[in-house]
Amino acid sequence: MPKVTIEDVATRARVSIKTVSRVVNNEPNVSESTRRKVNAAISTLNYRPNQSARRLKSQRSFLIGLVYDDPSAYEIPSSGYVINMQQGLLSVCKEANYDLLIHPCGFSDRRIAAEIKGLIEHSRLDGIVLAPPLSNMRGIVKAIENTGTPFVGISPGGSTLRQPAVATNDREICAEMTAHLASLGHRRIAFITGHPDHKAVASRFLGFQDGLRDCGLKLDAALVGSGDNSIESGERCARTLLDLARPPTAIFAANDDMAAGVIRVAHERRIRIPERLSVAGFDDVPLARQIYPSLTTVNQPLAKMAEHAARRLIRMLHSGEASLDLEVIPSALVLRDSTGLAP
Amino acid sequence: MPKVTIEDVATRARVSIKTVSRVVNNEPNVSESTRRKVNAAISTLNYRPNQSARRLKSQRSFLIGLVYDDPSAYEIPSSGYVINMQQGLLSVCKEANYDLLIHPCGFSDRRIAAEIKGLIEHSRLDGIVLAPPLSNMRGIVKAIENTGTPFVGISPGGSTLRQPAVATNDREICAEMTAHLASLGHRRIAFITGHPDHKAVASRFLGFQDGLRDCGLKLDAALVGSGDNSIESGERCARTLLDLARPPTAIFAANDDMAAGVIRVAHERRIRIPERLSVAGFDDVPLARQIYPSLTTVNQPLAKMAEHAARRLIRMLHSGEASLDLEVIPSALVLRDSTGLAP
DNA sequence: CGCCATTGCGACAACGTTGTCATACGCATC
DNA sequence: GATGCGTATGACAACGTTGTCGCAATGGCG
Repeated sequence: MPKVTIEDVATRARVSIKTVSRVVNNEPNVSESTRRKVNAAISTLNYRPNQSARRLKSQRSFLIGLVYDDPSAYEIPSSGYVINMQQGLLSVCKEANYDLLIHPCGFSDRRIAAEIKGLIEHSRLDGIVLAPPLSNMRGIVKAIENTGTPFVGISPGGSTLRQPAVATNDREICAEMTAHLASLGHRRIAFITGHPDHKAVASRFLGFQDGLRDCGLKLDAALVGSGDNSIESGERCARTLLDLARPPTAIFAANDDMAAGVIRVAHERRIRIPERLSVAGFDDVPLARQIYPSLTTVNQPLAKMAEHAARRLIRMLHSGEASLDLEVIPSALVLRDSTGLAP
Repeated sequence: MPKVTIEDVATRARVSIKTVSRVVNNEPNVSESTRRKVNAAISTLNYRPNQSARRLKSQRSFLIGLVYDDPSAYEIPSSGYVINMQQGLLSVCKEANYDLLIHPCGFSDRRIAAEIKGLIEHSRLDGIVLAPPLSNMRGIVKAIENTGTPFVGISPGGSTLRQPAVATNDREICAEMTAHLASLGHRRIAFITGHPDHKAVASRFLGFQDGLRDCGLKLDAALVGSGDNSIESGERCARTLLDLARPPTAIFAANDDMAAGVIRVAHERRIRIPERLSVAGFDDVPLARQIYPSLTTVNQPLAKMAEHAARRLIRMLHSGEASLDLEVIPSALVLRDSTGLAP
């Protein structure tokens, strides 16, 4: 296949290369008739602009980076997270003619900051989408800001850092889930908190407290377990909670993995779910549908958030200016079989 | 930040830009002393070659594409699959200075072929890594071959198509798993086959048959369920199998999701695992560790396979020629709690 | 009718590299 | 001491675009 250049198109359409360029880039001041001629030539020759050339000349890379923490560093379940975001980003990138570069990275602030700087310098990214939990780490955000590269954070729990970001109503939806449990008659509702570094997960606990308050229930410190997002921590907390003299009738875990841990312990102890114990999680990872009983949880619209983030980033790239506000895409309660009427 | 070019480095090192280029690209015929001078200049100026420029001039994109089927088309559990491959690829790309472009796509042969052609033309990929099951679809492979773009397939079950590929010992390991079940005393071992289009999954069934033969057991057609890789199909097959007058004492499913389905049914029917029924899966998806009881399964070294695929692709890109042989990376049996002595 | 603004288009330089070729030098060979 | 060859280096073109500028044609307005 001989590579066809802008020159070939120009010759065939009997115009200058500049005019072809104008048509390709949808620039104004081209008459409708020439535009048609050029487009005809383009499609018969199957012309594709050489990205490298346009990148070189226009000093833009048409590259967007997705930076996220290394999923293997955490727990593999979070992989679904990344895939969903990727899908959302890709769909937007495709239509806007950007390419997506993915960049998983370690977890220590300092190292990541250096890594990102290297990435930007090397690949000359036009913009960055920053995945959670990185989007809530001051050092990372600062590092990117220092490079002057436009970026948008995806930060479900909202962000304390001033940055353009897309969030979801984590806190509110947790209040809703709590209210839902209360509406099933539960009065002793336990909560298992997540990893303290994970800001997004922290806001879930706040939502739980909001929910209790809304329903006129009081927070019982004995009914709060502190987990770290892992299944094991879910199991540990579940054991402690179920060993209480007055155990909870419902347990709401800050993520699905910990909820899965609770369910495992229940299985071990032959505690029927949801008849004897209701369990709710958060994230709607694939696991949630797969375990028995299927898990009531919260579904975050990650792909959609990513889409919005990408669209917004691209808008920033074109307009040149950033809006710092927080866009919120609502999450949804997913009611499955692990929750039911209080015993 | 003022962008520093090869010119700046040349000026500072008091050499020509061509010499800098030579140093950067590790070309021969540069004296050790100049090389040091240039390298010094490079690091004090923090020079990064402009990728677009070198791509333009050298007519290479330094881009590798990862093409895989859209995970949402199948089932989300497969997302772990993709992430693992990505990690393997990225680690190699990084050290070889290539960038990775990911490209999920639909599932119909014809559409994908067109999509891939577009991708190659648009992004001018230097090479492609083709993920399963695409690596076993003749139309896709042919389409890529037609473009003349070098590619390496990742195809766990081996490949009937002549193509450079990295595989794993799917079949052998399934024989091993079967032998393991037999060694626990199981004589009535059932198998649940996977989606018929999924070549990799088909070879698992062959391995099962090998295993039976090796242990002197006969294949009982009544003990073969035909699933389609989904949890639901696993449940369906499990019901049929467990309804038999002489139900199996062990069920080996061609993937973890279906095995999870079996476990769900067992839970429903209060059939204790592994005391009354042993269950084995394949894939070692995150779920396998999370469900109760944790699932005995097979772990495919996907990241490692991807690494090898990438390394091989890059070697092909440099040498210009392709080796058609199939590289095999062994899988491992993962024994967990869902299998035990036959009742 | 003359003037200026607008529209449509092309010539040409420039982006930052790498490839090609020429050149200068040192050194062994005859 | 001329010849040839290998090594180290540089001058310059070229890659395929887009940006800048200039120029011609058109049209509205005084």
